[in-house]
Amino acid sequence: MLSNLAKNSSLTIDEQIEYLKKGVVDLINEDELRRKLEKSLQTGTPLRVKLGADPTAPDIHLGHTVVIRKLRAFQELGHTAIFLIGSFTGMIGDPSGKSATRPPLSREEVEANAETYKNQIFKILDPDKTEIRFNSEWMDKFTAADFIRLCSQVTVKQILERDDFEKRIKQEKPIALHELIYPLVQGYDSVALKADVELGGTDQKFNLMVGRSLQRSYGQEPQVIMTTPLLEGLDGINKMSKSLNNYIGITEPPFEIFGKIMSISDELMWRYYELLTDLPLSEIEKMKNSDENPRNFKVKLAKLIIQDFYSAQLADEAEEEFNRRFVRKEIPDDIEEKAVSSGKYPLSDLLLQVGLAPSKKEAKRLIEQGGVKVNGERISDVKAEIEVHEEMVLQVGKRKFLKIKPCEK
RNA sequence: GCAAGGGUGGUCGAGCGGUCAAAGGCACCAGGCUGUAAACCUGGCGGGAUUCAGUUCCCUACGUAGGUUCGAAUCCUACCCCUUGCACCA
Repeated sequence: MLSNLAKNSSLTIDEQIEYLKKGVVDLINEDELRRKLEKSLQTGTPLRVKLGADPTAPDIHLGHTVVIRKLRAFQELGHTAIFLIGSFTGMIGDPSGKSATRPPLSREEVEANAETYKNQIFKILDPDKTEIRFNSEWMDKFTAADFIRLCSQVTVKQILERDDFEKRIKQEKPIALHELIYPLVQGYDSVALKADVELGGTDQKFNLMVGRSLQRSYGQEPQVIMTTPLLEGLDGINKMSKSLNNYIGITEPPFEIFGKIMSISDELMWRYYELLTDLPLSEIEKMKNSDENPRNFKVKLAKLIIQDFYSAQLADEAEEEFNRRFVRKEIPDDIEEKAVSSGKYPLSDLLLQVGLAPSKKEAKRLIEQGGVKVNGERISDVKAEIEVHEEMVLQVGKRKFLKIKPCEK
C-alpha cells in the first residue's frame, strides 16, 4: 500500500506539487504550499497535515477514502498526518450535513468510534506517521472568555457568506445559532494543532477557510487548504453516503466490493478510476479511448480497489467467485445455512420463515414473478409446496441464497 | 402569545365527503435484453385471508385524540409538531 513511499521521496518540489494536486478541486494557495514544502525540506521538519473527521460515522466508505488518500500522498512525501476526531464538534453537528441535532456522544462511544476509525484508516495511512487527536483535548478546557474571544475574530457577515447559509436564508429555512458557531470551533482546531495544511471535501471549503483566517488572528501562518471532490455513490448521482445506501464500505468483504463495482455505470467507472486509484490520468484516458469491452476495465478497477484494502490474491478470488456466480450462474458453495424442521410447507411460507421475504405477500409476488428458485429450478407456482426432508438451496433474485437444513421439531 | 401557512405511503407530491390502500414522479424489488453498464421493455411496490380467476373479504394507514355524517385523508373541536411574520421579554 505504501509502495510509493520510496519512489516519491526523491521528487522535486515541482513534481511534488503536481503529485499532490491530482484530483484536487481547490488549492489555496499554490505559492504558499510551495513555500511550506521548501521550508520543510530545508529545515527537515515535516509539515503538519490535518484532516478532520466526524466521530458519529466511524464506518468509512470509498467516498471518505478520496481525501484520506490525499493525506497519504503527503505521508508518502514524508509529512505528518493528523487525523483529528471531532469528539467535541460532534456534539454540535456540522451544518453541511443534515440539520437534525445530534445527541452528544459519551466518552466511551467516542473512544469506541476512535478505535474503529483507526482500524479502518490504517488500511490506507501509515500508522507511524499519523497522529490521532481529539478536539476535546483543548475544547474541554475552553472557557467562556476564550469562546468570546474566538467569536470576536469573525463578523456575522463573514459567516453568513457561507453558501448553504445563504441558501437557507433565501429559502426561509431555519438556521440554528450553534450552526453558525461550528466553523469557528472547527477552525480553531487548526490553531490548536498548528496545522500547515488542512484537507477536506469540497463541502468543507468554508470551514477550512475559517481555519485559515483564525490562524492569522492568533498569530500563526495560515494553513494551506486543499479540497477533494465528493465521490458520487453507486447511483452515479448523489454523493456516496451511508444513509442513501449507495456506498461501498472499506470493510466490506472483497466479493461485495467486486459486485458493487461491477454494477456501476461505465461513466462512473472513469470517475472512480480518477479518484480511487493511483493510475495517472494519461493512462485512464488511454483506456477510455480503447475499443476494449468496458467490462474488462471495470473488472480491473474492482481488483485495484480490493487490493487497496485486502490483497491481490483476495481480489482474484473475488473475481473468480463473481464469475462463478454471475457469469456461469453456479450456485455458490459457501451459503448461509438455516435449520428448518422437516415437513411440507407452502413455498411462500418457507420464504417468509427463513427471512428471504419480509411478508407472505412479498413472497408470493416473488414467486409469481419468477424470482424464486429451489435447487436451481425456477418455481413460479404460488401454491407450490415444498417438502423439506434433505438439504436444499433456496434462491431469491440474483444474489440471495440460503441453504435449508432439515431438523427434527 | 397573536396571525398566516403546513403536517399524506421510503421520498417528493396530488387528493379536499363516497368510485381512496390513496393519481403521478423518484427510489426500491422481480423478470427480460446485456457486460450484475447505460438506455429500454414487463410486472410489482401496507399486511392477512380467500378463489378456477387480476375473485371476494378483513385489518391497519393520510400528525394525535375525539366529534358530525349512512360514509371522512377530505368537514368540526381540542391538542401536538414545523415554518414564516408580528408582538412580548431583553
